[in-house]
Amino acid sequence: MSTLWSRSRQAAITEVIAVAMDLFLDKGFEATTFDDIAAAAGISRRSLFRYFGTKEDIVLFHMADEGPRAAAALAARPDDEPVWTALLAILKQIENETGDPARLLKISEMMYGTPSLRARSLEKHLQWQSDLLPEVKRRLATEADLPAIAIIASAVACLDAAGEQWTRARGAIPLADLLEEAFTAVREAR
Amino acid sequence: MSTLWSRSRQAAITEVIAVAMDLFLDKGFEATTFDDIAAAAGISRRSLFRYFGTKEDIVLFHMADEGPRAAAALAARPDDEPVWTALLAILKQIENETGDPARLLKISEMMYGTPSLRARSLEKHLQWQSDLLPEVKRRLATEADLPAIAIIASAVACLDAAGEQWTRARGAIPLADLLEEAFTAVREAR
DNA sequence: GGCCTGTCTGGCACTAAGTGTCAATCAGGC
DNA sequence: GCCTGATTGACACTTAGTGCCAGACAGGCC
Repeated sequence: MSTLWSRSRQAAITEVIAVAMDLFLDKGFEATTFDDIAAAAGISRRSLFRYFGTKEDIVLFHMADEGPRAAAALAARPDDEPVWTALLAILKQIENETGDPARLLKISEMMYGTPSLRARSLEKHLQWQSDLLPEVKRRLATEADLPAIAIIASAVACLDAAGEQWTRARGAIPLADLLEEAFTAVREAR
Repeated sequence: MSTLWSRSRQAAITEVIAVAMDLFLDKGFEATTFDDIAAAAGISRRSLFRYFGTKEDIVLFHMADEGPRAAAALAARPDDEPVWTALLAILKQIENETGDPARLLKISEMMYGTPSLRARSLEKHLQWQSDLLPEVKRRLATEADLPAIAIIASAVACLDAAGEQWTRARGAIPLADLLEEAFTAVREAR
């Protein structure tokens, strides 16, 4: 638990991600190899594999802690707020990304345009099911897992659909609006 | 369009899938290599790659045409049936798998237990969004894509969640019941 | 029957992902 | 300054996946 070490490791990871992202956006995700990234980052291929097991992990690194963050945000919502409303609220909040919008758009285009990345992103969202499960069950006041999981999975599906539309619209429509539209459509579906 | 050839190719594919599945269920999916499958099927590795680009494709081969089939089934539902109800009906119908239940359960366990397989399965389900989009839009009487996509994505998410619970319960509860429970939970969520 | 043509096959070679091993190195505690 | 534990980079190896090419093979045509 060496704090200095953790900090320099963290710095190294951040640095590698920045370098790799530049390469991905420049040459394309699939066309960029681990060797390219390692060379550009000035570390050995083997060490790069120790930081990130796959290329997808580099792109999705920042998504790793979103599940627990979402769970915390959900627990912080008022107790009497209906689940679906609360989920919409926290997704709007979590996905309120910061940083250069143009770059974010290019990354999104890469994500939705690269099958392996898209798949990994779906997997990460899958993880949210277990992260959010306890709190959603509490709000539903039920013992059964399935209703809670179905609701979480649907909410995440809405997030994914809204994200794709946001990308298609080249960021012209705020994600929060699209999210609201998606949530409303599902809520009113019969 | 040589019919004789199509038939023998189809037979070869069916044969390879059967052989590969036995290996997967015996040794595990990840532990089985293309070389193993090619040897067991009596064809060259190179030819095997021509039939199936990836190991995942072998397992998910039968899922390939489910999207269009679902679209056709949806179009066949009564016009005045609400979308969510119609979607539930066709999913019950489509997923009414035939064959040895014990084997099906083992395959499901492999699917939900192998990340790369799970990811590919999610990708396949993603494809349903475009397959079902026209018919769902027609039923919603809307021009906008997002509401329809959100509803389809949620329905598929319910299918996935129900499938996972079915597997967890070792097939004890009929998938149709779980599907109904999931759809109801989402419909009633506020 | 023999030939032509297009397709399928298998073998070879190659790139790239991903993993195990091991010696060298580096940072911090004593 | 030395010891110890973790990190690193180099090497070797397996596996996925692809390009290329020569040979087999089936059907159509003369």
